[in-house]
Amino acid sequence: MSADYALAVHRLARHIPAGSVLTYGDIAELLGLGGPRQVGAAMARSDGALPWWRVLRADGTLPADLQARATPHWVEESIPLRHGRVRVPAARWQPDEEAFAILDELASTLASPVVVEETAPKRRGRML
DNA sequence: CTTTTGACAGCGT
DNA sequence: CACGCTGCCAAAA
Repeated sequence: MSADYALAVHRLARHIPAGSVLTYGDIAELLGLGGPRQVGAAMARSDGALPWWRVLRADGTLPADLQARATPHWVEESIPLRHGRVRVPAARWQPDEEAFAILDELASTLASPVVVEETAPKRRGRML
């Protein structure tokens, strides 16, 4: 994963409004590049200066240690929970047109640099 | 170059 | 609802 990919993930994460969340897969799809694991790798390298607790697994959980630190934030932001984990369907951020434009712009900064052959966007049987 | 690894996802049991 | 397996993809070993 390139450094700019990680940067894009981090920047995108900062656009998630308080009270909402996105899954790793969502972010990968919004960026139009990489997959859930790539996003996870990028998050692992984040400096903590971003709302990392709003980026979670598709099932609304996070690795144990992180989840413990995230819960207070979830409560603070009134993110819908159930059985201690986030109810993703209810909490998932739905970007409005304005936000969408920004994210799209953000994504374009990635897939552009000297694209030699980025013809076949990797599909991985998941849609939003 | 091959193998292992990891802030993942989906499906079956 | 909780595990366990399998598929995935790129980076690191």
